[in-house]
Amino acid sequence: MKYDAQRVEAKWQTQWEETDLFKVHEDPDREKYYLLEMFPYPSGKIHMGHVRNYTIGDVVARYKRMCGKNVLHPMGWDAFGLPAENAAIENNTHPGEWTYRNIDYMRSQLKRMGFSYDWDRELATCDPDYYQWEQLVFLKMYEKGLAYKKKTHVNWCDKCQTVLAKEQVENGCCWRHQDQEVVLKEMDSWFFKITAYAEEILEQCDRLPGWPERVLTMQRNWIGKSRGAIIRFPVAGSEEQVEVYTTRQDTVFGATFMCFAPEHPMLKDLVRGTEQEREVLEFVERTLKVDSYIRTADFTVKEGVFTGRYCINPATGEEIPIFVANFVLFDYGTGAVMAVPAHDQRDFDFARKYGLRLRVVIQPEDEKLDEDAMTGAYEGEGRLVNSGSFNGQKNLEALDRIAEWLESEGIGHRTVNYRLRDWNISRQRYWGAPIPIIYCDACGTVPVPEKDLPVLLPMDVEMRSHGGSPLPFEPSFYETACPRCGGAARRETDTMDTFVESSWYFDRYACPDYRQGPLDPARVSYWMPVDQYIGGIEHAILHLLYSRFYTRVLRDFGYLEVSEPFTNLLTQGMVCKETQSCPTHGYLFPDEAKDGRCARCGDEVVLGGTVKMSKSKRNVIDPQEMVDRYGADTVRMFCLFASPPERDLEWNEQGVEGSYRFLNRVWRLVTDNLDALKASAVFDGEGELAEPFRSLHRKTHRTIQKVTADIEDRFHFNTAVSAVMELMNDISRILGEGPEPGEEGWPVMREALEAAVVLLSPVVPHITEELWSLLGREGNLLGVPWPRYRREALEVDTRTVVLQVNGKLRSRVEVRADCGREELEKAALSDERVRKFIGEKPVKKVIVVPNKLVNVVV
RNA sequence: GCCGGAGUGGUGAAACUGGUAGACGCGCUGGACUCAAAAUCCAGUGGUACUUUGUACCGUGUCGGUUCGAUUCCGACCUCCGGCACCA
Repeated sequence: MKYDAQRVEAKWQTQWEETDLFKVHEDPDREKYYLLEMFPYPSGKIHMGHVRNYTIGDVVARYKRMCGKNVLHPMGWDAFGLPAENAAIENNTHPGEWTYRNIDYMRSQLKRMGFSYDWDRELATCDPDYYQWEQLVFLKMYEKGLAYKKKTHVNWCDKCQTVLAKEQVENGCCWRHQDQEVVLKEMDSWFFKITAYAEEILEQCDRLPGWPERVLTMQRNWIGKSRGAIIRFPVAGSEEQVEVYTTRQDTVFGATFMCFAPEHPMLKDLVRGTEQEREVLEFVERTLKVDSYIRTADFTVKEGVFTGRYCINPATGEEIPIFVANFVLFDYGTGAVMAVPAHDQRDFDFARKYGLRLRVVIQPEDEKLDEDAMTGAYEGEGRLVNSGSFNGQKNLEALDRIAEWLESEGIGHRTVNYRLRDWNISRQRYWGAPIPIIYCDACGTVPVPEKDLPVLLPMDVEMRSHGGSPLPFEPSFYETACPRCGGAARRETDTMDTFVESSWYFDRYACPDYRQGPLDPARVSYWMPVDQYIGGIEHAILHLLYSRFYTRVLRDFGYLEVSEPFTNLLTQGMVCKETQSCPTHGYLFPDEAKDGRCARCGDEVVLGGTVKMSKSKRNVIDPQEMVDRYGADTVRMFCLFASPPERDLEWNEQGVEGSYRFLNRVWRLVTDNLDALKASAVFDGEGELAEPFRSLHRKTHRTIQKVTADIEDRFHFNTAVSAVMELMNDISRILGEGPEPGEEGWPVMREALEAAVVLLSPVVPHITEELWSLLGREGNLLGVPWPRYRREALEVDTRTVVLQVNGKLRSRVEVRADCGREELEKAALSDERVRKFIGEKPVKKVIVVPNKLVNVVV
């Protein structure tokens, strides 16, 4: 009987579906386990990255289920987003139509992989049943001040008539219109006040032991907490004051000029009517034109312009000039900085460039700084000088004292600052959840009343061929009555960032059919938090941070009991492949290169590096093709076997062949011996066995032990699979060389083969179901309890002990397993080869590690 | 620049708390089966040297250190990958 993957997989997938095998219900009597993989964007078809991610998840889900847990393993679609709009314009269709078509196809692909999802919980974020709850939460956030509107600067493409995300700006131009310069436009945007939770989110980074350290580090850096002080500098000849944020208030006596961000709101008033006005405004305009990415890149030259105005250093009483500079960030701190050129390299460079003075306020212990001779800033520690009553104090100790003094003098105060900024959720896009707000000339900004939710995204719209949202051109959508006064009013036409949808989809999986509110308290409290979350490292910051924020918002509204959504996080590596290119035709798809030559021109193919699979590099393998050729089980197995999950996976066709070969071997070992196996019982562990069956029995239990530990403790499926391969090697060696197993041997054979089938079942669920049933077993493997190893079976009579002389391996001996220290030492010293290496030298010391080694030091 | 992570055969990788480096797979070499090929099976496979049975030496990015013993711990450096980066 030949292994026919297509037949076997179709058979069992049908059986699983017909018996609702993957359906899960809340059951308070059983321990729950919530396993989640990041849901995909329905871009068209699944790619290898999805396959790897979801295979890893499926193994864990199936394993936990066999361990007796009540496992929630859902799947859905991150279905809003810009690609749908672009595809719609390109193919002259509707984003919704395109999206749902993709979902249908990708769902069939996931089913073809044999993943154990409870499809009854499937959700798509573009469904009003989903996004209406987001609108409700928005209203509550608006009420609490957690959602607010403010002016902000955005990247704007005039041709698209829309805002561009950072990654859509290429060399300062629109990604779609290379000739269209992106402009920085001031625009009203809706924000979520994530900064209100910055401290809590940061603090709890220390209490997420199940997260990779590097993800936590990235989140901490992103939040970027710093302690410092706000200091107020009065503007000379004015009642106004300028606030600066500094972490170095110990150097305040050394501040000899001030720099403003170009966006600083005081700037225009400050220069009005001065000689410098024109120059400053020109500088501001020029600087703001450059997109913020370029402006803050390290290759951009620091420059600035004198404003013609001065402010007073409140510590020294001295007048210092005010500049506007391109490197000062408007949205960090206060948008203005005090410059201390003697002790900050950036300020130093700026001062030298514009001929500004320095004042040393920190003297190091071992050298004497001279303001005129300095070639760089001194950023180290030392004692304060030129600092009034603080002279002589160590600068680090003075940090606190100066802060106190600033507070007592009323010129400043201590503060904590975060790099994290509030989350801009406004998108001038069509394919997203509408923001439930109405603008009325009489009443201003009015939230849509709860009873009027959802604000449906209109489906009968004409997409605009040059891009941009059709909503502002759709009177049937935006024309409405003011809920307060009943007068004519206009709806908000911005939609929400799609990261909002992905910030709570995992909660909704617990109760996707709930209609009384966003979340069913009973079901959500049973399932949440997610026990294991699995996805790509590329979401380490934004998605995970937003989810942690939104979870807290839902908690504070009483919808959720948990603060942290994901207890354990596994970030899997990328799927990579080497690139191939031809001198004339550029990058080649794998099937465009035959035998090292370009299929089109016959030129020799140039092999490039092994990098992440991407369409642009054409180094992609379509999972569908692999499944058609080898079956889902082979693809799943290769994804797990080639490397541990957190590392990158290098796709290698010959490796896939290897996995396929192994499955064929397993198939043959069972089917070729089916009659003898079926006729035999399973060895029950009772009674003494003769070799080689005694060893095989031991190997079986060692394999159970190893596979269990590899999956349970560290998700190292590659070594788990290796262990089963070793067991199979032992089995075939015995069958090939040994005597006919006979009455004693077959039960042990059956035990070994059945263990292999069960242990492999989370990895390759179809072939194992078939073999299980061929072996005469009833029911699905998911219902079989995960095997436990028997301690007695692991026991051995003898062990190999390594003998070393001066730490070098010289010999080995077989000793009884319970051999004592003295006996071991004696055995080592009497070993012929050990004695040869000891020679005439006196033995200084003997180190004995029972069951492991003896090291003789001479 | 700062913060993470990683460097092991021809190759993907193992070695879980310092104790036999290279499990398992791929590739390669030789053999069996076959008219032949494919498939399958068996054996070998880190390097160098030799007296080629075997034995010795070297070997986990580099250089040092701790230790009876280091891929594992410590210090310095090099390379690669990821993140952040004029953050005041």
